[in-house]
Amino acid sequence: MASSNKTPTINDVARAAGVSKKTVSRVINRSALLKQDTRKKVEAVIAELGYVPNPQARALALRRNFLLGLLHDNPNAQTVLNFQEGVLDAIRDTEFALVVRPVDRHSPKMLEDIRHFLEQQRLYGVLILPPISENDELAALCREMGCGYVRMGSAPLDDEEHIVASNDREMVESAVDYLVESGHRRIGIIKGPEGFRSALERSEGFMAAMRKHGLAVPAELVAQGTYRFESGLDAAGQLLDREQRPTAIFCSNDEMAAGALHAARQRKVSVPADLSIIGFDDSPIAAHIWPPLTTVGWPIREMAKAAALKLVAPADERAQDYIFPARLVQRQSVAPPPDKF
Amino acid sequence: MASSNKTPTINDVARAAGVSKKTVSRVINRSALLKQDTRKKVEAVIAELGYVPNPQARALALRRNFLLGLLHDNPNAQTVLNFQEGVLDAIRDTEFALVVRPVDRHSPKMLEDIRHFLEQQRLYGVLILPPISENDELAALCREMGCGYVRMGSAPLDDEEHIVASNDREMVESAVDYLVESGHRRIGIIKGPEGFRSALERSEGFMAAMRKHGLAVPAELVAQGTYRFESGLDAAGQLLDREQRPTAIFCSNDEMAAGALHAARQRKVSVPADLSIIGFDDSPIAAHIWPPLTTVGWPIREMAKAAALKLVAPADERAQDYIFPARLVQRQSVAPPPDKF
DNA sequence: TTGTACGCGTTATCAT
DNA sequence: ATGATAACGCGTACAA
Repeated sequence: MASSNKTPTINDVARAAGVSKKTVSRVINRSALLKQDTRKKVEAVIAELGYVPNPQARALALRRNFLLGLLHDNPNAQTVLNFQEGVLDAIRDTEFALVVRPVDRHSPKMLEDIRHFLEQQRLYGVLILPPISENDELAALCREMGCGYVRMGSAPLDDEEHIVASNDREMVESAVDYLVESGHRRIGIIKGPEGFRSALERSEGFMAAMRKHGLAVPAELVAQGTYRFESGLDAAGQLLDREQRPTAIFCSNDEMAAGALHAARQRKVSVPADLSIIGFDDSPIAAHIWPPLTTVGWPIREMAKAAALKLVAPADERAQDYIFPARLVQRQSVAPPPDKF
Repeated sequence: MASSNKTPTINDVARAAGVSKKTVSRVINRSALLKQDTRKKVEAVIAELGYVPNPQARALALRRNFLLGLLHDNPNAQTVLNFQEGVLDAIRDTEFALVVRPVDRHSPKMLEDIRHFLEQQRLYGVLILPPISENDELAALCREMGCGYVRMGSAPLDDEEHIVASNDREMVESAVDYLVESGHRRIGIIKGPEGFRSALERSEGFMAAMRKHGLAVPAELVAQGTYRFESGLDAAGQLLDREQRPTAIFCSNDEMAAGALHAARQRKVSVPADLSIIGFDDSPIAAHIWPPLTTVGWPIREMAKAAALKLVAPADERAQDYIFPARLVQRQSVAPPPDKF
C-alpha cells in the first residue's frame, strides 16, 4: 500500500481525502469558508493518519515560528520555574513551545548575545524576567528586531501590552501597616541592591508607609542588602547591633529574611518574641525556615500566563490584565513588640 | 540599491559574493572541499551583510531541527534550573536551543501528551530528569519515535549513551561512614517515596552501610517520607517520639531534612548537640536553615552538560562520562552523639 | 467553496 | 571545486 512508515504530510492527507492540499490547509487553519462535509471528511482523515502539521515548514512559509523565548537572569530558581509553568499554562494545546535562555546581566556582551540569539532563533516573542526586564535597551532591541516582547516587573515600566507588573509598593505599605497595627514603631528595613527597580519600589513603599504613620526612619534603621542570604545576615547583624535596635525588620526579599533570622539566632534574639520579620516573595524557603516567615506573595504563575497570552493571543481577555495584586501571607515571624518597648 | 531592510538570505549572500548558493551553504556547513579563496570571500560577505542562516529553513531541508527538549516533573526548582544552565553551557555558541516541558507524572495521559509534543515539535532530542527519567515506557517512546534521549538518574538505568547518573548509593554509604566515625550507633533514616529509584538507591545504600558497620536498623528507626518538607516533619517526629530515639537521622533529601530540623526544634531537641542530621541534594535551603545542613551534593550542572553533549556531540570526549561522583558537603548539622548514649 | 502554481530559505543530487 | 535544479512541507494569490 501507499502509506510508508514516514510521518504523513499534508499531501498524504489531501490525497487520502481526495481534496487539494489547500483545502487541508484551510481545515488546519480553521478557515471559515469550508463546507461542513469537506471539513468533517478531512478531519477524519487527519485523525486516521495521525497527521500533525510540521511546525518548521509552517514557520518557513509564514515567516515566523512558534517559539516563545524566556530571557532571565534571576537568582531565584522558584520564581523562574513558576514563571515557566505559567507560560506553559498559556500555550498548552497550542503549537507554541517555550525556549529558555539564561543570560548574564553582568556581561558587557549581554545585549550583543541576546541580539544574536534573537537573530538566530527568530522567536515569535520573548518574555523577560526581572531584573533584566528593567533594561530599557533590551526592550528597544526587541522592538528594533521586530520581536514581540513582554516584560515582567514590579512596576508598570512599559505600555500595557508589553508589561505584567506586581504592585510591590502598595504591598510593602500594607506589610508596614500590619507591623504598625501589631504595635511596632521602630521598624528597620533591609534594602535590595541598587539598580533593581523592585528594590526601589519596595524601599519607597516602605518609606511612604512609615511617613503615613508619622514614623521616623533614621539612617540607623536602614541597611543595604544584595538580595542574597549572606547580605541579609550581615545587614540584620548591623541593625541588631545598634544601641537601640528595631523591634521589626522588613526584608526586601525572603532570602535576606532567612539571613536575618540567622543573625537574630546568633544574637539570641528570639523571633518573633523579640523581633518581628517580614519578607517578600513567598518563596519556598519562607515556609521551611523557623519560624515560618510572614511575607508578601505575588501571583507569578498567573502573571506568566497573562504575559504569554499577550504575545500569542493579544485579543484574549485574560491577556488584558497588566497589574497583578500581591498579598500578605501571614505565618509566624510577626508578633507584637516586647513590653519594654 | 539592492539591499532592502529585510534580513539577508543565502541568495543575497550568493549574489553579492558572485557564487552559487550551494557554495554559500558549503561555507556555512564547513565543507572540506572548498578553495580557501572562495571561503574567505564568502565569509567576508556573510560578515558584511550580517547574514544568519534561518534555522527553520535548515530544519525543513534537513528534516530535523535544532531543538533540545527538557522533560521534567521535578519538585526541586533549583535542580531543574541548574540542569537548564548546564545544558546551556553545552549548547552555547551552537545553533541549538533548549525548549522546556514540565509534565505531570500523575496524569494518565502523560505518555500520550509527550508523544504529541514530540510529534509536533520534532525535537532533535530530549533530556529527561528524574523522577520521570525512571519511566522505561517513556524511553521506549523516544526510541520508537526516533527521538534522541538522555536520561538523568541516580543509577545507571540505561545504556551509556542514554544516561548520566550519580552514585547515590555509594554517597549515602560515605555519609553513614561519617556518622559512624563521629560516634553514632543509633542512626535512623527517613526514606523517600516508593517508586522513586533515587529513594531506593539511597535507602539501600543506607542499609548496606549499616550492615557493613554491624549496626542494626530496627523498624523503629525507619520512617517513610515523600521528599516533601511536611513529610520530613512528620517522619522525624515519629522517630524522635520513639522510646529510644536515634542520635542521628539520614534524610533522603534536604527538604525533608529541613522538616526534620523543625520537628527537632518543636521537641526542644538541639541539633547537632542532641541530634545529628544529614540531608541529600545540597539544595540552597541546606545552607539557609539553622544549623546549616551537612548534606550530599551532586554535580547537576556538569551532568546536564554531559547529557546535552551526548545528544549534540556524541563523539566529544566530555560526552563520554556517564557516572558522576557526588560528594559530602560538611556543614554544621553533625556532631558526636550526646554523652549519655 | 475549491484547486493550481508558486514562494519561503535551506540542503542534496548530480552534473561539470 | 562549483553550479543548476529539485526537494523539504506548508501557506498564499489568484483563478475557477
